[in-house]
Amino acid sequence: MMSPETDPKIRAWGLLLATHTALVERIELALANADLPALAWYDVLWELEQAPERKLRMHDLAQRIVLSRSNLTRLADRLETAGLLQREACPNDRRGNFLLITDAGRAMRKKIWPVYRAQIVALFSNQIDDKQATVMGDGFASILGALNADE
Amino acid sequence: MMSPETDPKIRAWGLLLATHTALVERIELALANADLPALAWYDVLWELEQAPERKLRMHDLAQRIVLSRSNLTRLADRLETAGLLQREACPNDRRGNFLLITDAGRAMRKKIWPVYRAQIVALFSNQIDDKQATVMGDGFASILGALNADE
DNA sequence: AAAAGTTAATTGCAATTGCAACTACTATTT
DNA sequence: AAATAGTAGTTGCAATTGCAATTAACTTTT
Repeated sequence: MMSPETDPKIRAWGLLLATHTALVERIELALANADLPALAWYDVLWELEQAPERKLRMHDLAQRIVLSRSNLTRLADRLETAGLLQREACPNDRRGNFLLITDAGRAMRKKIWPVYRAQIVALFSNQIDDKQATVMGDGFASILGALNADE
Repeated sequence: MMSPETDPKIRAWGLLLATHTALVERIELALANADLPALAWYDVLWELEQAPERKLRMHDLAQRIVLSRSNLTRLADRLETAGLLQREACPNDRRGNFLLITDAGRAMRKKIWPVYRAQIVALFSNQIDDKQATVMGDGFASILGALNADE
């Protein structure tokens, strides 16, 4: 499934890839079937909703959701067109823009979540126990920590 | 990072997404820097190399690597143009095509692997221990098993 | 064995993505 | 304070992707 080796870590990586692809495909399908926007939109809405003041600098958001800047420009365009967020000029730095989630944006996030959550539960949560989940979560957290540490 | 909840499983899912995106971005970068083709090409080459006779029906391959069929048609076009695989008519089913990895394809896979592997080790393997890896791997395997079971 | 239904692969087209400029501004150096 | 370097965001363009429709061949039903 991956390589000419049987290292448990290599195995885990290969299965991580396969799991990710398969679950994301299913989740996107469920969202589309419910006439809801894609996962990427949810991520943006969620980050903005979490942020202090419900707004974030674009480049800041781009980093959090690991998206290229150009990509975020256009993703933001779409969300803005849909009325789910607004651009707002940044007073300190005239190059910059904040993205600010609108009420419609918050409502949309709330509407997406149960559908998304149901998929996570059915496909992911129900197949593992809390202990496994914790081990996984901790492992991912170390990996992400190391990644952000070295640069 | 994900939702208004603190269930360890929901947390794990969110971290899985973040980890996946970040690592794939890094790996693709490393491959591009080494003038090597992308991960998707590796997957195709690997599956073909593993397969009995070193060939696979397209729709069979599409399922394994979770890729839409139309997508695979064009991915195969590119690999074929690059001389890494060949299409071969299927004797039983005249609709079908086998994809057959060429010697150049095998050589390319061998060339990609050390670069890919180095990234997996640095970014993933080095951050977790064998026990964690095994728990993760088993968890992913159950999830994938459940997915394939229900349909 | 003809008709209706499936499946394999491809294609056209629209949407998304990524990369490399480009513009506008801020920060640093001299 | 001028010159240089760096950063934020956008845009053009080419490559990739996904969806729906198409073609060709196989399978099941009647």
